[in-house]
Amino acid sequence: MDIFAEFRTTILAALDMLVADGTLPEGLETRGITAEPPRDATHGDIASNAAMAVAKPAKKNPREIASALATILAEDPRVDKAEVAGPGFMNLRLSEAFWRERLADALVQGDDFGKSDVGAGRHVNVEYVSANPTGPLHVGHTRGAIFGDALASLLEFAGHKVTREYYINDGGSQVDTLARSAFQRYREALGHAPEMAEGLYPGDYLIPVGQAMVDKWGDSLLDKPEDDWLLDVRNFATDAMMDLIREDLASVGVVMDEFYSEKSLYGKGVIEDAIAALEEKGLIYQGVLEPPKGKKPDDWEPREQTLFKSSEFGDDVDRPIKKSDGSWTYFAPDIAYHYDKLQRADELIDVFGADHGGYVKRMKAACKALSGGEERLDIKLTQLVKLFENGAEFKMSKRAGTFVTLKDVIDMVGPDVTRFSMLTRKNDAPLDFDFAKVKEQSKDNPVYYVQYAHARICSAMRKAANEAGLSALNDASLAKSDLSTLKHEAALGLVKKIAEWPRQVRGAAENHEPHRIAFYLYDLASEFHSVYNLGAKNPELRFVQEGKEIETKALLALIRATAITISNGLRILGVTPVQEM
RNA sequence: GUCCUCGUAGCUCAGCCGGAUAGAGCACCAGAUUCCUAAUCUGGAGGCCACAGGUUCGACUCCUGUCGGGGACACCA
Repeated sequence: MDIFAEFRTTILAALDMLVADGTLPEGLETRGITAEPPRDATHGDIASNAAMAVAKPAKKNPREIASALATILAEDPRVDKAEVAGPGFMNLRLSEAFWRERLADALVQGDDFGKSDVGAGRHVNVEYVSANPTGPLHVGHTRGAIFGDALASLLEFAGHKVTREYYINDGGSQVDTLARSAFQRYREALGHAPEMAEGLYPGDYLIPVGQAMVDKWGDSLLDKPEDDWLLDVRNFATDAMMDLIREDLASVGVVMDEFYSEKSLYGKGVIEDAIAALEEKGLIYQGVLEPPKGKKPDDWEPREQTLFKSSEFGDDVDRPIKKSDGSWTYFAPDIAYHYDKLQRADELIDVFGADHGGYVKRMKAACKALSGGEERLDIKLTQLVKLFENGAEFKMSKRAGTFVTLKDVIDMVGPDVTRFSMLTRKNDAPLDFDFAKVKEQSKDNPVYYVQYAHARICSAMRKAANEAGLSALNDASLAKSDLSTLKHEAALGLVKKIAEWPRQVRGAAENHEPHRIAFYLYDLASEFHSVYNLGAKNPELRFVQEGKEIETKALLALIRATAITISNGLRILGVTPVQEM
């Protein structure tokens, strides 16, 4: 349960009472009213702006309203003290007994602690990675993969039904290029020198594909014209690349529910249907686009083509869906794909790299048009990953051989560190990834800080079971044990931090911001480490106290609830909650 | 030229749908280990939240403009 949401409801009920007795007028706007942890803990446990928010329409002094509210709230058994502060805040201080019950809640709920129903079972389709099937994934894709995956897990935890989806761009000319590149590796496998013409993919990863082609076709393709083999080789190589990509994804713990092929849209009228849906709304027309502002391409000439009125939905200009020769542009199958997704899910999220930023408006426009003006698509851009080695930036280049793949990164630093590092940053902020830092000074990496907290708890639990010989240390019985010895300010502070977890999940899920989970876990770990170290000076805070079973069990309940929260959070981020370090 | 995005401590970044005295880590200074893992903890110092207006009880947060960094800009995907 999210105590802040709960108290917000309580406060709204108190406002209703004030309306009923005539203190406040009816029909007040309550949307802006909050109940949240105050920035400064000395202000109390929950702060509300309710009085200030209604003061103006009610034409009353905010402090007076706050005072009336406080009088009502002070009667609540969960509340120790309700007071007015500043311009009209109402601060609530909750009883220790109330906090101890929250601890018991966390223990009882276990893996479910923090789950919420904000998703209300709505089906969300999260599309991410969707890299062209022409080679292994690189670092840039890694960020998108990790972000999308954590976002999907987060939404799941918040009560959504989630589909993790990958759109395979296997319908365009880049897969022809792939086929031609693979064919050169095929020739090479048969003892001929490969002719890597300009524009082909020179990477080594196609060498085994060439060999596999020999296994499949022998030398039968060697002297045939391209038209005879292109289709087969294209399919073969695309499949091989998708296998490679699936392996790459699995190495960072990403498993997709759905791989959706662009090619499957062609020739079945799917694209035509989607375009027809837009045409019905009068959003398709023949026209000629203005030349682009600024630097004009040398070969620019006016061309009549089929256009979509995306500018009616917030795009800068209308966008072509057919080339002047009548074939589809890339945008057309993409519209069809999203049209299909809209029918399969309630909400869509696309995770794009920053280099696709220019595509956002038109895609949103198309979805808005197709869903009757509703905003059902959110697009998250992941900014570029800047690579550093020993403090110096280096650019990736296929030619120069400084192309860093996802596999390189995972082999060097491991999935946990990679995932946590990339998630302790907002998706739309650029990310500096310094190998030296992440790998050698790994003790400075926040992921270890959080994992260490979890490991310390596991260690204390082992000690309690082995040395102190305590029995019945499972969470269910700890939840029922006497927690009234939990009084120390630092211990209660940790309880309060744990009780914030459900609210954090909700906030992160509603805003599609998994990084908040990472930051929260860091804070939680910090509070835990602090309590741990206080045990040096304050023996009553040592988790395992010889001969004091009641005190020990109360503290074990506290740290187990901490471990549960850390573990639930790390599970969302896809990071292992280690038992020891 | 247009659009998107970012600008917060020396550095890397948080700051929740507008709330009270703007927070962490690193680096710097001073401390803690007969004690459950020191990959830890305690304290200090460090700020015109790029700049200028606007909206209001209140702005790091929302709006407009300026400056600065990054990205994208016809029938490529």
